[in-house]
Amino acid sequence: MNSGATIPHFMPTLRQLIRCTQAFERFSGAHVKKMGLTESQFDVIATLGNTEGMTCKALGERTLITKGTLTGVLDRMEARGLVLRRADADDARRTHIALTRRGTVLFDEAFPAHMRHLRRAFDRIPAAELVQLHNHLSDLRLAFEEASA
Amino acid sequence: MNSGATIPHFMPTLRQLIRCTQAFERFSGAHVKKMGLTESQFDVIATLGNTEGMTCKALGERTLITKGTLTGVLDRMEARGLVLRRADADDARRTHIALTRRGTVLFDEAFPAHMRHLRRAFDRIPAAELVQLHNHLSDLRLAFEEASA
DNA sequence: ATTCATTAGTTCGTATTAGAACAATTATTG
DNA sequence: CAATAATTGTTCTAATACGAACTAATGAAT
Repeated sequence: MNSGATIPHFMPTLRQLIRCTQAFERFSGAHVKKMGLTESQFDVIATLGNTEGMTCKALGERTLITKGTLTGVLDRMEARGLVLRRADADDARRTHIALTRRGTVLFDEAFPAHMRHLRRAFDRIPAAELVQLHNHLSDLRLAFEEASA
Repeated sequence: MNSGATIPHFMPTLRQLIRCTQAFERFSGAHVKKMGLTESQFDVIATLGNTEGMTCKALGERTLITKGTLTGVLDRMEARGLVLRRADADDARRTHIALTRRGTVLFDEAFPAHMRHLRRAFDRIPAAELVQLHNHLSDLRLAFEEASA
């Protein structure tokens, strides 16, 4: 007898969180793919754009890509001539990552285009609702992080 | 001159969505890993639990795992004796997936334990906020889906 | 009944993804 | 200064993840 496995009250919300994120990734990913990029690669370009470049560590923190994954992403982007790895003069442990000229051209074109694409979805949501959503997501994220400790 | 790449108003919210989902996956994933499962494998077990089993298609829709990925996930679970593939008598295209006895034992133990783990995070969020969050996530998901069409 | 379109799963190629172990380098501390 | 600790990035393993091509089988339409 175990058909009484109760579904907690938070499960519908959790399910929506996952579904919403997946819907975003499909919506966003389909568009960046048209520009010959993956979601991660676009994130890297978007983060490096209008920048002198940064270390792998900083890039990973901003894009939320863990360092082990980032190495591979950068490998493929470097092979395509989109980014450049440069040794840091001050600290030989660090690697400086920056967009190449070609990467910059792609950024100037792809970033605004992608923002326009995303706006088509977000324009359907009232600004006040976006603010509330932001705050509640922030609360929930904090709840996960605090519950981890 | 392109330093005027404006950041749209929705970006902070989008960022929180991604961060929140990642925080959940870390929090949840760390726990299911202790039970020897991946997040996907747990989803499969949780979906098949208290069930006569279902087709790959139904399982994929409920777990949000695409069919190409599901094949591999089920391969590994079948190899571990957690699920069973059975040909459908009515329709030879279909494969019926069900928990084995061993899978059921794992479900009866892992599912409640994991719900308790998740509750530690969700208990920090007022019920009313969870409802609002649910609705707003649903709205946003719909916005992505409608903007895709 | 035969052709045609659909559906269900598997297979394949490419790209993440997390985490652990590792090497190289820098920082800290006694 | 020498020993130890911490940091940075790469490498490795196992598991997703998605889409496209493929196979097998069912359904529909004439």
